[in-house]
Amino acid sequence: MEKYRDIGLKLTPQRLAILHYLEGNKDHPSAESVYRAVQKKFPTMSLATVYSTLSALKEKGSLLELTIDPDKKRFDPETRLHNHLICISCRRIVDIHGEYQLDLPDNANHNFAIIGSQVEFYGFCPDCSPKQTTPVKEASHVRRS
Amino acid sequence: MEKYRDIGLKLTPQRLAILHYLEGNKDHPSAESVYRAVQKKFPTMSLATVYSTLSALKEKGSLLELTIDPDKKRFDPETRLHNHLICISCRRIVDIHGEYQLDLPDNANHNFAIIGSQVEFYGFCPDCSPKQTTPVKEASHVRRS
DNA sequence: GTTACTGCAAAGCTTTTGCATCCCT
DNA sequence: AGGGATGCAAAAGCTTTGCAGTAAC
Repeated sequence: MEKYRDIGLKLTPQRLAILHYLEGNKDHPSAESVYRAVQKKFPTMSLATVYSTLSALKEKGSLLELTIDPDKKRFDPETRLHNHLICISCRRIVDIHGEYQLDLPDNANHNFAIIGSQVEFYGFCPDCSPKQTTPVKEASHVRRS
Repeated sequence: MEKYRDIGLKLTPQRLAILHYLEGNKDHPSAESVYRAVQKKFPTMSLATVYSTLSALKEKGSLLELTIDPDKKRFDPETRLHNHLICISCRRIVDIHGEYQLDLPDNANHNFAIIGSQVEFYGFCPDCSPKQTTPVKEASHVRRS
């Protein structure tokens, strides 16, 4: 937890609890999820404190804010560039660590200064058996359970 | 507008106004944007009607709900699979129509039944001169304005 | 004539803000 | 000590819902 002091954050017990919960967390939790988890060990914890801490961490570059869930923000302690696999039924989000070297053709960059890219794969997770929403071509071989 | 009757929606004047605004629209408008635009021609229009119409169109598969903007939902009348270029300063969203055939290694699909993928490119649009937030390597040659 | 849509208001969520108190450094 | 963090409550967006009146089919 040294590194958090180094980036200029006061290490309060509340923050340590949040940091501990986030450490290595692969659930891409929402603010509410962080709150519920941390509150168990720390009953006086306030939701506003969670938001303020998440915001501070984001500001310092130690946390990623994901815009993957239409209903709320999700957070990811893994700040290295990576991609996601999203269950369109239960909204489970899984990290994908394969790198995709995607280049935008020069004539398609619309004069943007491009900084990075992110890939989102959509599908049904093993717990959400594929309901035939849209006829899926080419995906049947991946189908499972 | 025939196709909308065909999918089982009543064609009210309000809906026609919304459909007309969305037709070919490349702005990826929010519900509020649709409301403001349509209200000009249709002062009695209610925001709830906009939400309900957008929701109905989404339901019918004639509209995509984008989860690209952290603050609100954006909508896209282009329902064919495509990718986006996003300005991290002004949140402008531009369509990218190049196809990327992205395959997830079999050992990385986490037993998901994958339906599709979407790529998001991030950067600064021409109107938002790159402010040095993060040192950007390799992007300077694209820089402009 | 039915059924579904509209518009208004109210409510529901997520997220932000103000402010007095507290506590890390 | 001082400045930032906490916690509570209130407020601010965005979105949904309930319902009476109305219009499309």
